[in-house]
Amino acid sequence: MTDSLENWRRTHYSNEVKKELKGEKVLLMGWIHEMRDLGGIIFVLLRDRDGIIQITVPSKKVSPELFEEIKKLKKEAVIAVKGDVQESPKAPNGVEIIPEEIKLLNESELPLPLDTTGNTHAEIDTRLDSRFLDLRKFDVSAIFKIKSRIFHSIRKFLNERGYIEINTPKLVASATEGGTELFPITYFEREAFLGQSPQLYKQMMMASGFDKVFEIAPIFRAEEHDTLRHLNEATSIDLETAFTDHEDSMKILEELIHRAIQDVADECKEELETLGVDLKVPEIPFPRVDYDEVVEIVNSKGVLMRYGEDLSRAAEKVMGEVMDGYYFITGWPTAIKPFYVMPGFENPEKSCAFDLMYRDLEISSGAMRIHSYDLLVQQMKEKGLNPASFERYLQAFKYGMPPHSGWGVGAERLTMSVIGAKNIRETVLFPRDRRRLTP
RNA sequence: GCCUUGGUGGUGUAGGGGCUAUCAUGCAGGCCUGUCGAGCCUGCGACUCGGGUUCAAAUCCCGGCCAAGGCGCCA
Repeated sequence: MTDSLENWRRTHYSNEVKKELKGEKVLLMGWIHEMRDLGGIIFVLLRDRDGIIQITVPSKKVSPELFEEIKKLKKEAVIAVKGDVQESPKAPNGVEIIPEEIKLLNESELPLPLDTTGNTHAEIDTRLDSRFLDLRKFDVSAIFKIKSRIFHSIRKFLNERGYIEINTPKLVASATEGGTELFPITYFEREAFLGQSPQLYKQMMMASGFDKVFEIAPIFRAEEHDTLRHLNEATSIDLETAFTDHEDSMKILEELIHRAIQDVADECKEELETLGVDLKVPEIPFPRVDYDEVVEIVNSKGVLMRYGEDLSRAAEKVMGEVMDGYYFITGWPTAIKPFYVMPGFENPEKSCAFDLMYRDLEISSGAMRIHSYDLLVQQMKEKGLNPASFERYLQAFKYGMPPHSGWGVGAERLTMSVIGAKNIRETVLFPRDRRRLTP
């Protein structure tokens, strides 16, 4: 038998109940984290989003009916409690609630699929199967509070800089961009695909005169990768700016990362402490390493890397050991970058593309883009793509496309770099990977 | 997709041809008025699936499924 909510509403979160409130009545709502029944006195640990507070139930201070009602409560049941705040040096955090009235709002089945107190270790697979329970643990929810703060900080920063937040379609017709595999879907009587990147759309927006745009949205990649740093559905923070080159784009990127981490350091102290993370705000500008230097460094450490190759995993690891923190790799060969990347003005073999790395992890890649219609078509042909299938995109380059540059940041990888996560799945509520499609 | 390792109560594990299958946590019941990883007593609960070898398979072999880690792939 459960009670109805009626006119009961929460007055405080558990972490708002401080000594200064002693003697006051409060109404708290949450889950039963633990029950410690000592016979004549019961301690109920009530957990809500922001913390845990002790409800102390001495048999001599509450009615026998209430005492019996509380005695019967079980782990993870949802309750509401009205009571008095009492200061007590014996209570955790020095405060506890002496209950006056209680509502059992819902029960929980037992045993639980995983231990919400975190005393018994559970593997990631088990945790993700029951993710909502996993998220009841503070060391898990802290990650998402931090991720939320990162997004908030980025939106605030870009608004201050005059950027317009846009939304581009995730249902797309073309599979002809080349490169990554796309997820095919049925679009009425036609075939369509899930978008791998807003790249072409945000470039088209440069021809709209919006000048500065960004988008935070999912991207889908149908690669069969099965690693700790890949997802098949990820969140991309994409930005594009007209009348700028790649140097401008690197500058705003490092400023944005700096600001986001500063904000996390300032606003998420508790979460960082819960995670045991000693967050250092990186200094800007970030170091720039030319691709040519990368090849030298990697080879000097005994890992073979030929000029003109992308970084192998082993090469990334070498760079991760040599470079601490965030750094850019610049001067990429035009040959291994996408068709829309601007070749260098002095040496067209070297492009205006850059990657932002955090140790051995690629966080972002960006570039100055080609704004000349003829050059773009030429680059497409050189990469083996058919310009005809890009008609709607190419059209935007015919009627006054300004020079522009931009980048895309993997939000989950950025979060990993901030909290020091080893598995990207830790940074997504419900990850989609090679095997997992539920929950 | 490839390589390696693994799959034992709800969770996390020990064991590794014949065991009553180990331990912790959990769950159920009981005792206990200051717990905070509460404590104590009693009980409950498991060998991934299919085939093979063998007198005998949770254990060895083959295959499937699932997972962990690594790599490849990732304009």
